[in-house]
Amino acid sequence: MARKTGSHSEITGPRIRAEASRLFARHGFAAVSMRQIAAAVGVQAGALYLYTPDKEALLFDLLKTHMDELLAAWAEVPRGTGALTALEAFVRFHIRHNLPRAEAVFLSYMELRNLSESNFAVIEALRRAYETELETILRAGQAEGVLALPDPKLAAMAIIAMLTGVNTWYREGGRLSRETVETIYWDMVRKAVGA
Amino acid sequence: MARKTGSHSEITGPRIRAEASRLFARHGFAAVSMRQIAAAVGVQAGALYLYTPDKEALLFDLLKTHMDELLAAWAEVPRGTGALTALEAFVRFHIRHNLPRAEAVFLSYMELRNLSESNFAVIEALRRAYETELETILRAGQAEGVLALPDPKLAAMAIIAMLTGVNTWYREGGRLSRETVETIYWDMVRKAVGA
DNA sequence: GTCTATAGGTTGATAGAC
DNA sequence: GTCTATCAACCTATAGAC
Repeated sequence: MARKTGSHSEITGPRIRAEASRLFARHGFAAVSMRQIAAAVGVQAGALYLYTPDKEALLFDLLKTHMDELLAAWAEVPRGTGALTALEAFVRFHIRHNLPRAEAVFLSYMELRNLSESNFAVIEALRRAYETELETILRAGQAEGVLALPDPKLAAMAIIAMLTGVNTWYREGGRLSRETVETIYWDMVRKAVGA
Repeated sequence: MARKTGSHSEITGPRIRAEASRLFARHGFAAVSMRQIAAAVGVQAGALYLYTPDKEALLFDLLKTHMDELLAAWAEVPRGTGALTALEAFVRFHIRHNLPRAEAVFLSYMELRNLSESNFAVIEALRRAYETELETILRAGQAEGVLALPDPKLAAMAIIAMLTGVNTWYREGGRLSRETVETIYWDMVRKAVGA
């Protein structure tokens, strides 16, 4: 297919999102200017506005895409028949999925406050849907009698916080492989919920 | 003691820190201007520079004070004789201490990236010292044979992440009292480390 | 699709009056 | 100890040329 000189819409769009994600995660949304993002991409600031109506929409797009991908990826994970296999699947999935997405995970926690009220509500609902996935597994485990926990909602929050925490210290090529980390965390979660 | 009219150094200093903490936590360090802080305190922007050499020093002061208070408060907690009572003391202390300090806890996580390299190193060292406190308890528990865990370092990171996560969802006057939350989390931690 | 130029406003920090 | 006034630099977003 012929392409006009200087026309790169299929490349520039994704590159803007990638550089914005990197810069927002490193310096914070408010600390990063549109000029900086443009410079990292290799265009002038004005060109960014062909791809996003404004700066906040760019952030929202990053967070929304991250949450959509998270929920879609989880929906495709095979989770066996019982609550226990489902719980193990969730624990391993959460670590495996989020570890290579440290920037987006960090943004989804830290930069929610820079969204408009309605955009915030969208992300918040998706986050809650994900938490409910785990809570449902825990309640099923209680009903099956294979789990013993004082409070499924708190257990869900505790487990997700614990698993997401891996992102803060894990370094590729460090002491432990991602596989080993998964197994160690699964061991702690399994015991914590009385399995 | 006589005091000149318009002289409020003993009041203005703390108020600047309080308002800065509140605004930084709500909107992010970079998103808050010195003028906004000054307006919240009820002075003009120029007056802030009597109390801090620059904006970053104000942030550093907040984080340093928070970490110093955390370590000092933990040093005074009675922790019984064995590793198990020490672990329970740590779990309850962490929740009890951090819950009324949500702003400072959030800042200490999120705004580290806005510190200079040397100021960052100071906070990082204090954070690591706190983590080591827990790790030491876990290793002692292993040695005593009262705990069974695959990796004390990972367990320490997992426990702290889990406990700090309480701050993200706990609301005063909600479904559960702080006391109940402490007990539920202690139950999960105790099981997770094989006690 | 990208550039240059620009409008209109805010920023951190300082100087000097009181 | 605080205020007012100010500087130079930077910001987001848009208009119009190519």
